[in-house]
Amino acid sequence: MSKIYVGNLPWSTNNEKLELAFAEHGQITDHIVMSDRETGRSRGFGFVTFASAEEAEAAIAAKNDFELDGRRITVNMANPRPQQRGW
DNA sequence: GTTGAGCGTT
Repeated sequence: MSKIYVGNLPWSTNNEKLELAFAEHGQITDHIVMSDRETGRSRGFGFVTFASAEEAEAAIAAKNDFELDGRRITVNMANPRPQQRGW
């Protein structure tokens, strides 16, 4: 399992579009676009988890600096979080 | 407009 960070997303990108954009590169086991919980507006970044590192790397190679809806998106391995539970 | 929400523990 390998998680990638997807940043610089257009506001128009939602969970569904994120999956559609990355499903072609491998088996996605999890995906989420982070949105501001109070405004409902996208924060402009999200995460996609692939079943294998090979697929994740393929997605990074294919989508990093890829123009989506007029924006060059950033794709790379996600930052490891300090703790698992987040609290 | 760039590295998580949500669960109240899994």
